[in-house]
Amino acid sequence: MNVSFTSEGAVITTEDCFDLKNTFDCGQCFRWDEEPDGSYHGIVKGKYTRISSKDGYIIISGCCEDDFNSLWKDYLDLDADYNSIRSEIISLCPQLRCAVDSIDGIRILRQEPWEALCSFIISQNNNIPRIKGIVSRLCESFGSDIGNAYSFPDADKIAALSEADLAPLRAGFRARYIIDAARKVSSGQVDLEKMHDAPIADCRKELMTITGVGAKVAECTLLYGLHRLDAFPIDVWMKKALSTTFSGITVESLGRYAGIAQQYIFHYSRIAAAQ
DNA sequence: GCCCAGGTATAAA
DNA sequence: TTTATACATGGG
Repeated sequence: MNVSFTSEGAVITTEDCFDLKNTFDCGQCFRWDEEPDGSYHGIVKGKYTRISSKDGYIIISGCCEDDFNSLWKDYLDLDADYNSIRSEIISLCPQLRCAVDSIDGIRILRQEPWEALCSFIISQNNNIPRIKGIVSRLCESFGSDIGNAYSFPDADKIAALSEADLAPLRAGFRARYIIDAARKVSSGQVDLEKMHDAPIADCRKELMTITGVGAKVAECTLLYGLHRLDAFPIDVWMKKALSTTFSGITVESLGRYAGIAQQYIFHYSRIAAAQ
């Protein structure tokens, strides 16, 4: 990865591919939107930003060196080499080559743990456009005004609300789940920060003490919110894919990059199902 | 209108 | 321990 800073912002080149659409539009995050010109704008840690792609360069608008080092490098996982990760997955499970090759340029973002937890609670039995709508209303209603957008409200703020207060979000049955998650996180009953390096089974178990958090939401929180690349979100699609197309593959056999492998498997399965 | 969304709680076998 | 259903809402 190479970066320089110009009047436009940070200009990045990566040896492994970075595809904006595959990264921001693959269902791992809900606060990035595509512009007609193919660029994306989003809000991360209370900062509104636009990222575009041109001639193999990735440009983070208005990003100075300090912003890059303190936020974007980690958020976009730019220190990782996805080419070598892909190779490792294929060498562990050769039959995954077709899945790995089916999509390029996905990066696993380092989202904030609480935002990921809350977003994936909202995601259950829901579709991406509506998830984005609910998250957006959550931020507009309870986040801080940062000028041209709103920050994601922290757990303490939501913990002090009642289920009725969340009615404007139109989150349906998920409203009480959001409140329960906020209260458990706010009180420390669920400690997200320690999940950066605690045994993954313990993390999963602790997350699942929250009402509305099952195996899928727990794993998504760990993968996308805590960058636990060994987390493996299982849903009906993955179960189906693992029992048919990729029979014989287990989470354990995928090792430390199970979570990324899961992205490739999921994408490949969707393509196959669409045909 | 109808179907269903990268699920989960709850109540039954 | 596994299997069926309801769940709020609205996008396509």
